[in-house]
Amino acid sequence: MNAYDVLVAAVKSELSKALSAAGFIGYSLGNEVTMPERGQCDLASSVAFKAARAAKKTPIEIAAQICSKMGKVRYVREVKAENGFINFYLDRSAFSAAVISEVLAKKSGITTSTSGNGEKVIIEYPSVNPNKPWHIGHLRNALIGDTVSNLYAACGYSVEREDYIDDMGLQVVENVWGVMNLRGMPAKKYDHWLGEMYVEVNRRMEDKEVKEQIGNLLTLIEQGDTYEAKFAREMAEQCVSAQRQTAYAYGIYHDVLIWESDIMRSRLLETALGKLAKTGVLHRESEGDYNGCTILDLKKAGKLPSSMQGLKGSVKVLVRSNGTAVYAAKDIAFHMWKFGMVDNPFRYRLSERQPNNVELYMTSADGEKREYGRVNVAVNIIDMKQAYEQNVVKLALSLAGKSDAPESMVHLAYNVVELEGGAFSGRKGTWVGYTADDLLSEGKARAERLVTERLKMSGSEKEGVICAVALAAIKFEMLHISPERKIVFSWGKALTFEGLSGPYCLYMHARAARILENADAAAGPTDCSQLATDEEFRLVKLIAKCGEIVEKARSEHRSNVLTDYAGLLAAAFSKFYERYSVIEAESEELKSARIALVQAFKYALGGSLSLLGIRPLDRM
RNA sequence: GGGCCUGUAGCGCAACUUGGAUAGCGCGUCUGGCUUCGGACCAGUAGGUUGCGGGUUCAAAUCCCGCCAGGCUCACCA
Repeated sequence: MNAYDVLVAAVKSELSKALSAAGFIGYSLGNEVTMPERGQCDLASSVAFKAARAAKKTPIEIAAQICSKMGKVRYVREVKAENGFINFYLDRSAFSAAVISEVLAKKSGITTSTSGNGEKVIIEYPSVNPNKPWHIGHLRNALIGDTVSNLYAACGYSVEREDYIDDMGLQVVENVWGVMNLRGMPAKKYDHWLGEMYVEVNRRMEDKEVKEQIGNLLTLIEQGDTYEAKFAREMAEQCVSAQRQTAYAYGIYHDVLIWESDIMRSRLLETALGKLAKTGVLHRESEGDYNGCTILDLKKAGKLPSSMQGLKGSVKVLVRSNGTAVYAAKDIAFHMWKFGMVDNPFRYRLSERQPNNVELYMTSADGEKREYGRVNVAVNIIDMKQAYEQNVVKLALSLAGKSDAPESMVHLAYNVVELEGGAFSGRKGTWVGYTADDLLSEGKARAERLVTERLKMSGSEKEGVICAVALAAIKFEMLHISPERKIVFSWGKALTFEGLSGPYCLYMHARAARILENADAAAGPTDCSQLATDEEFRLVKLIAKCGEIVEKARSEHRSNVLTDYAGLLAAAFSKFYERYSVIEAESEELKSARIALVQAFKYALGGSLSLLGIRPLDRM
């Protein structure tokens, strides 16, 4: 427990006693004690309003009554009843000293919370089809996935970062036809080259003969052991390899890639459907609209969640009449694997060692056995359009015996990134000029102009700063918007360098770094009782809340909780910075106390930015 | 038709899951501030019937009901 947790727990406990002493029994204080963002006090409780109702007295009377029964609480200087609220005023020097010394000792503002208890969680992102480059919508997915993974790891979970590669869909097959029949050698980055070819193939599909050839190709590829299937896998691997260059440029990494062709090859699908069949909800139709199909009979599934009601005929086809499986069926099988409901049938081989020095493995026809999956929690970063499919999977898992599937399988549904003209189309190629690679080059170009006019730096250091600033701008912008909200893309919005933005946070971090550099004082024994001003204490309170914020962002799967916090923290520092001097403080004691505060701030902001995938800078 | 998401200042967003004090923040507007630890900054100003209408409550942007507008979804596509 950190100082903040200790404080809140102590306040609740004392408040609880005071309530009993005043004759109020049975009031839960779950969310009744908060540290308000604004307002005069440091902690507040509104429990008197609830008690007043039962007692048929005014909240003002009750608050005063409770207040009079309050005993002494550590870090609390004064308790006052105001407007029916019970307000707590902290002993600034004691609380500041506790918070700052704690952060400096840990050398981290981030909680070492163990709420996860080493529980295993698998996080899936961004699962882009291996036939085109990432566009900015895919990037949103990847950035959310990276941050959510970081958050789980920070909260003590054991995290597996996984990417699903659908190398058997029609999209890939169309490209196989293109590579076999159209131009020869790739003239640019392979994923871009394939993506543009895909647009071309789609134009040619209006030709009946081409369409037929592609249909035949699909059949050959689905057979699994054909020349065409191997060709498709090789092409897809080359594309994934190019896409990973984009991922690395953005600092996105994974532990394992799961290939759909391996799900098929390993007969995981048959195992999974067999398991589902035992429940009696799986049905092979011999007449009607679904003659020859294997269906999931939702009428037999008991009461359906509201999100699953109103679909055609209460039936979900899992296996088509031609014997091939639909996407949802593969996903059901895959999730049975994730949760360890079936034996691990995969073999893996090393794909590469990533720039962050973590080995990346992928499923493969041959290779070694490795332990992935068998997790307690699975988080899927998937477009909200797929909510229905995700619910089908959840339902199937529940029916197959995973009764906690609705909780342990999390669909982190995010909304699309669109252009002003509308959604991206892979087929029409509206993504051209709006790939993740394009965004980063444009960001770097703009950052370079800014950096060049501000400070003199040498080649490689300058390059590093330009890249970091561009990434900070892009990531902060994408992550500060609630996932369920649509983003309409514009260059200006995506690449903001001013106001509450990624670069603003970096800038405050760099300012703090420069103070510490100039202060040259090794932080000796520090008397934080010197820190009493509003600006200083506001910073202390924000630093204190860091752990709570990280836990909240994780449990709600909302990256914007973290960006908001980082922004508030940076702004609070800026105000402190404007108003007070550290190096030229009025006394040596004050100076060393402020140095400690700046150092604690730097840890808290740097830690928050790192969780957002933004590398903090000491100079920029 | 069923389901999901969105609607908050000129623009972009936060707060809604867990009701609480004067609905915050950024951009833009207007007015100021560098002899200063880095101005990618700060201080101040103007701008709101939180889509509409009911209800619950001491208290509603938040919860409930009914509308309106926009988007998505309900495939033998993935």
